[in-house]
Amino acid sequence: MTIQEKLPGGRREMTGTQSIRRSFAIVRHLAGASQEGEKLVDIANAMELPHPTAHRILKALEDEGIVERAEGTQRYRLAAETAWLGVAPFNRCPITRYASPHLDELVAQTGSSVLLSVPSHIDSVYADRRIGNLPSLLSQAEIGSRRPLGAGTGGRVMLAHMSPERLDSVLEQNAARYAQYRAGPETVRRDVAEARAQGFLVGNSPLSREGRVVAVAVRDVTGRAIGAISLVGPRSQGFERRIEGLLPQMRGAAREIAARIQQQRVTMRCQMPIPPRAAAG
Amino acid sequence: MTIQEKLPGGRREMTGTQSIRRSFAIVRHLAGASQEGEKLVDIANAMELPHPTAHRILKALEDEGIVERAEGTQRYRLAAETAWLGVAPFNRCPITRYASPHLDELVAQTGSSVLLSVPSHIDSVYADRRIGNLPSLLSQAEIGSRRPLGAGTGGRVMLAHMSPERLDSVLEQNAARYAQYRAGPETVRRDVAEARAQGFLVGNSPLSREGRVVAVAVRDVTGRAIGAISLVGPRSQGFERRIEGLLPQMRGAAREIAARIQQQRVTMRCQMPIPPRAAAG
DNA sequence: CCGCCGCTGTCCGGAATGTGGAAAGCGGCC
DNA sequence: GGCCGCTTTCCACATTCCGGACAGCGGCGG
Repeated sequence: MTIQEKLPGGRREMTGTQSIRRSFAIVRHLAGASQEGEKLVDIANAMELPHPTAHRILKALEDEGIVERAEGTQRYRLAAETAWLGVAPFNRCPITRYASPHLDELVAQTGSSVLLSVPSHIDSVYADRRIGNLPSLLSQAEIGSRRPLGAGTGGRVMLAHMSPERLDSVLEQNAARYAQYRAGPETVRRDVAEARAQGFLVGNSPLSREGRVVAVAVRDVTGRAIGAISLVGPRSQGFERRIEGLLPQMRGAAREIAARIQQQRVTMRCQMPIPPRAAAG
Repeated sequence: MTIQEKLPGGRREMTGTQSIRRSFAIVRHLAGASQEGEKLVDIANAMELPHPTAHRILKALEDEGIVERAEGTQRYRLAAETAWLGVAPFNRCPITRYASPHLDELVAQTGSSVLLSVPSHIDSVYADRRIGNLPSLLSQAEIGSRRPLGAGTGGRVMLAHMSPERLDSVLEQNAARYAQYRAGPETVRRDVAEARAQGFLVGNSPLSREGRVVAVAVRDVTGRAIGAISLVGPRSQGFERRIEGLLPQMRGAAREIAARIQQQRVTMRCQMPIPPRAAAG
């Protein structure tokens, strides 16, 4: 089976790096997977790769130290190495470090759960969190877990403060993935516009039916989103009414975090470049 | 030029993943490079790759979001993405988080600079630090910067509490690199033995001639090293005499950090697998 | 006990992918 | 203008990677 057959419009991009891209796609996939790791077959299926190919790549990743087998089982998961590779970049933009006290304060004063999200490639990652009075609302929001950027309220608020090119690119690439969050590119684009207009966004938690979410963006000096703070509360009149009052504090936290990052000696571009669209199918 | 010509003893390993390994070697290299990034040619030279090859790989890494061009220049450096990929593994072993207050305490009470190192592949990485009275001693120890595991005192202390296989593998692979730190595998092995025997190690700072270093290992529940705490002081009688007195506090800090990590719900293997030796030359 | 099943790991012929020498931009400096 | 250092593109070649087929392995049920 040749592949050259495809490429209808003669589009020919991202050539000569197939295996590298595949390996990073696997890393990204595992980054969002559960702590217990994933079986080879599941990874292969998720990546739409034949088992032997996935196996070969994972073996390479394993002895590069990027991936390890969860104890007892044969399941693959990311190893600590992955964290240490990111130490230097993290210290140029230590958003979790500076956000930490603000998250503490928010959960203490509101009782709602708090999430800190950051954009990674075309995903939104939970970088940190605090659990409030209703832990059930957060059941799926493990630290490090991922969703398509734009699926959740935090993601939409971040998209609202990204370059138009990046917004388009993300929406295009995530279009199919939105379905399982009962959304589509249009829904997302509408909320993004709203978030941009009012400076925050209220939405439903796609994780649990009863959750309601308020999110504001954390923006760097250029105005670009480098993260989002979300408060998660119950679907109740009480919470809905309090939202208005919560906003100033959330905005203040976002501003202070951004300011502290800005103070750092090395100014860094915290936002990502525009992810390239996938090859023509 | 065929490569098949080599392989004297018929050794044939790590096949079918050349480009993946190369790309991660580049990532590792950049992880240790300076904030300002590196030029294409320098990367290519360091990796012993032809420029076009390095270029192709870097381009792939760039639109995977792993690498970015430093603002203004064309230099390559790791992007924030790298940090977010590591969020989940980091939260299984958040050594910097738990170490932070202990580092504060150590620098406050001793006035010496403090370093937290972690093992990454065959390197030692500075995961965090506190600057004491003599900042000059730390000039080269940026957070995220790397040295061959075993080149410094912290690295030797970590090696002292790793599996014999891993020790051998690291020594073999780093043998050549030790030269520029005025050491060799034998020197390292001797210090490793000493560190294992006495539970700590005193050595010279390879970074600045005048520095003197005391290091203890942070060990997980199985006894394996997951990091090292180092105190850096001047080459003076005064500092030398105080070392004895500093040890209990350092040991205490190491134990408490390990204990807190242990308390976490998910027990994790913090140490790395044995890195494979390079292909036969 | 043996066959079945789901999964992991290995083999190997074939070709697409990755390679790297050569050369073309590109900007700065003398 | 010519030189120089660096980045980027090109393209023919063959090495690296691909993936179907199969072997191995442990658990389960008949």
